[in-house]
Amino acid sequence: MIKHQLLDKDSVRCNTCVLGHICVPQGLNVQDTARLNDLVKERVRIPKGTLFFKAGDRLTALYSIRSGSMKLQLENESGHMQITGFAFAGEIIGLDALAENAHISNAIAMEDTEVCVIRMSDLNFLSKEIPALAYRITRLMSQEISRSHNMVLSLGAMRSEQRLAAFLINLSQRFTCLGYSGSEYVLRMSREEIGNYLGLTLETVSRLLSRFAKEGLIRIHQREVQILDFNGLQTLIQNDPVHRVEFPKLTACN
Amino acid sequence: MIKHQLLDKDSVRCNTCVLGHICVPQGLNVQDTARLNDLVKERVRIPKGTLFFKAGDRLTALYSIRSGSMKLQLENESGHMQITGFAFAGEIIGLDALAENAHISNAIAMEDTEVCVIRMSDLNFLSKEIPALAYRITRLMSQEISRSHNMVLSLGAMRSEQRLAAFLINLSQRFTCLGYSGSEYVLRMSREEIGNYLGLTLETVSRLLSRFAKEGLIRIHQREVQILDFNGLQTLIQNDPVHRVEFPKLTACN
DNA sequence: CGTTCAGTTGAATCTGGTCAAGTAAAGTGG
DNA sequence: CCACTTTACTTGACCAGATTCAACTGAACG
Repeated sequence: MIKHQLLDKDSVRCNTCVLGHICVPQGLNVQDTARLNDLVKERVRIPKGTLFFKAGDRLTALYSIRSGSMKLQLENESGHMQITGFAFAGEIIGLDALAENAHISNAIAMEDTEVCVIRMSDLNFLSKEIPALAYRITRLMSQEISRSHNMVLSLGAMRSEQRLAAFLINLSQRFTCLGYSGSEYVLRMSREEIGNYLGLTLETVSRLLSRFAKEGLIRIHQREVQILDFNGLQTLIQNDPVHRVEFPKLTACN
Repeated sequence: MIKHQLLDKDSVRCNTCVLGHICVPQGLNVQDTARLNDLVKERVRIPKGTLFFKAGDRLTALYSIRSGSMKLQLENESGHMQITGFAFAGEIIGLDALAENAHISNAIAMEDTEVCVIRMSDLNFLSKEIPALAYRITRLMSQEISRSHNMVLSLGAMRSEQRLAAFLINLSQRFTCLGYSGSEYVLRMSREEIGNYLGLTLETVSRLLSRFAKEGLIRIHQREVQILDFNGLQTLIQNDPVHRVEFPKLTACN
């Protein structure tokens, strides 16, 4: 069951949250961040596997992931799901719902996850008070467009091994930003989910991971990944026998 | 050469523009639309083939296409281009630049094109005056996210014939929204551009178009397309021998 | 009128998907 | 705690869809 938790004044709020540097407060000055206390009044615990919101649900809040991870997927009438993204701590989900005031994708917890609830009413109110906050939301949306465009680039222009290598590197970078090891991490998603996300089958993903391991690029045991040759993976991505392209350049934590 | 044209008071402005129902004014009430006079002070003519803005250029304005068409493409270090979208009359380009205040993609005119210049300074000023305008921009961004997610869905989950069929139908819908025929139109882009956009080679595109014609789904002569069997194309897309999916459902003009 | 560019079509090739069998890990119930 | 089931993953053999390479056709253009 999903547990709601109202925050009392002793709870960690945005202005003292360790995730501030990647979450909503990022880029805001100290004074503005201090005024974010009322942005999050509630947190929610979502057990692994739970459908947290689904396409069509009315938009009432944006959610920032405090711990855990979620997958976002589009569904179509015939029931096929396409995963459009994975979200980890500090990342905001729900931005694609602003157009229609209703969610477009499903959000499902890949592990026990806790999210901060940013009610639209509070967000709209505070945005008027703090122009930098409104700007921050705009930037987050624009980033999401850019992220999605890069995904199109990846799916349209990269071969399977490049997509997977890029995926591993991308995860590495995100974990690094979160303060975790970028060279050794645990995949939160199954082979099938990776494949779905990258437009491949689970068999292909499995085969490629095995191959990468055999070539000494990574070590893999179950979902534990160890990046042994970061440059090798980069090279693989840039290696372009047939007009194919490398993955989006390294980006700073944001 | 790119020609700038300052608008005098006799020029067509947003409040009287025939594209209002799909462009920025969409969804705004009559009073608000009337106040949009200062949104566009300038129009620019872009000859066919011109690189209008490129990745890295500072964001100074958003552009609404008044006539003609543009392609948007991402570039990477090794010079490969991936087309991420085509824009036609009434559509806004440049939204992905809001995150970094710099453009991420290149915009190139596919034919002689005229765009309305929406300077960021004017936009920001008017957004404060007209809350519905700020909301409209948010919606446009969110729509772009959603559009891009659908593209990911298409690239990740559809086979070549489905992608192309979906592409033709999508164009049909957009031209219909613009008041042109949806069953007979001229492709503004080459086979190579279509292929690049859909993650296929130009040969595959050509072969599929020939096949569609042979099957009586379309008629094609050069870049002139005539949709003969709309439902047939739809069926093709939905036909799902292997977990594949159909294209994003029909959408209203927005 | 020849050159160039866009598009078509065919044949060979290959990447990645499909189907199938097998293994390992993780639950589940006694 | 152990057998049993289920789920996740691996690996192999085969096949199909899409790419590549190449030759050719037809429009467009100076």
